[in-house]
Amino acid sequence: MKKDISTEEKILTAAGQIFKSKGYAGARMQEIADKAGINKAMLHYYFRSKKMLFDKIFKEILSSFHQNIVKILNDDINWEKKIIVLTERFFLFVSKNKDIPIFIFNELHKNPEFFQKQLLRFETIRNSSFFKELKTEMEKGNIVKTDPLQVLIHIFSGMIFPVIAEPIISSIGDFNNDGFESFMYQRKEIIPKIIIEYLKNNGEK
Amino acid sequence: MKKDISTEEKILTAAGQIFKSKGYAGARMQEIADKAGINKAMLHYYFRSKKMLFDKIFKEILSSFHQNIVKILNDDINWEKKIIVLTERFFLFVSKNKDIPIFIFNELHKNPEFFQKQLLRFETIRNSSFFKELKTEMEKGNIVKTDPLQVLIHIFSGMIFPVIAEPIISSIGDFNNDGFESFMYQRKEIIPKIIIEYLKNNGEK
DNA sequence: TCATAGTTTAACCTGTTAGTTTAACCACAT
DNA sequence: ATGTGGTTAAACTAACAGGTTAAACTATGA
Repeated sequence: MKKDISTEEKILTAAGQIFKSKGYAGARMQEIADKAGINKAMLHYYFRSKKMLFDKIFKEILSSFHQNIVKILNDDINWEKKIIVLTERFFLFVSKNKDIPIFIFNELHKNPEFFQKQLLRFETIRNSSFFKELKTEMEKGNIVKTDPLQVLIHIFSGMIFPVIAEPIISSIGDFNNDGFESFMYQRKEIIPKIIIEYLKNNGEK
Repeated sequence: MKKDISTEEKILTAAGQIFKSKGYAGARMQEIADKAGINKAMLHYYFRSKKMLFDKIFKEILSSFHQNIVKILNDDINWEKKIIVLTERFFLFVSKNKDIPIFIFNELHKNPEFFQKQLLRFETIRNSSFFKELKTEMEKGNIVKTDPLQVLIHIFSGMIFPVIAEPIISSIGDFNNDGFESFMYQRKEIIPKIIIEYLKNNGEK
């Protein structure tokens, strides 16, 4: 109890980096220990097993990702502005955390049952003010009737997918680093425009 | 020389399945051997090492993915119809090969230098009739000026991302299997509509 | 000073993994 | 039958993984 948390903290930081870049199966306890600057036995002293250490980290990442989304979805601005802000925020988030999305999706793909154990309260997303406002506008006939989740996934996929697929996109576009960044910057402008135009295109056709 | 290729073929099929579902680090040579119905030593007899076996399979998957795209991009139909067809085809492809995209992106993420070795000719995508026609229409002022690659990535992300993120989307939407499928079916209709509307929305604003 | 709880270390243990070797096997030509 | 080349299964090996142990160290309070 007297010890400052630095050792535990160092382990979590190091383990987070290793797991995110190599995945569960590719990560080595020794490598995590080395990166944390401690002995391998310490990992087991603090977290008992590789699985437990991983679960703790994965749970934290998943939960912060979830909270992040919910917070934005409940911002007190109108739906149109919120689509723009959502895109902007996701752009910032994935730019700073490029390896988190692929890490989450990959581990979830290999271990789908992990999700049931998590009990993340996803109804907070369905019940967010963003979803509610969209539904209200749809009922009023102001915007196209569609599943609000489709709208959210437009934003997710529009901004998260390119980061996951960066090596391929950069190859197709023959980009260097700057090229890809400006591609993403363009995207940040286009995505909300596309979605909003689509939703507003009601009376036509 | 007398032997038919069935053994090699069986190995490749089995290894493909295991690698795709577990990734390189998670795959076990013994498991591949079992699935192929042969002895572990045979894997080494035919492919020398795990790395070589993996490289061969990864190369094949990447290449077939690439060829698949190029073929569709050069279909002899106009751009508008092509967006619809592209979306449809990607929908079918990812539905039948749900674990290929995440596998490719994940392994590429862990081993980015693999790409340089591949020398896939991505200019065939930039030079496809789809890209050319979009550029022509943009110059004529018939559609909004934008990078054709952005349009392609709209389709990719719109259809591929949801498959990668299926567990999360199903949780948010509280879907069972059918629920997710009908979500994707809706999506297949929405995505081309959104893109085409956006491109045609030229004079306004 | 001594006792104690918490922390750290090095050495060790055990199971698993990729990769190797050996010997048996089988069809077939001589 | 016998030898031969290609093919297979099984046992083996060395390295490495995760995990354990026991002893040493450190700070603190009695």
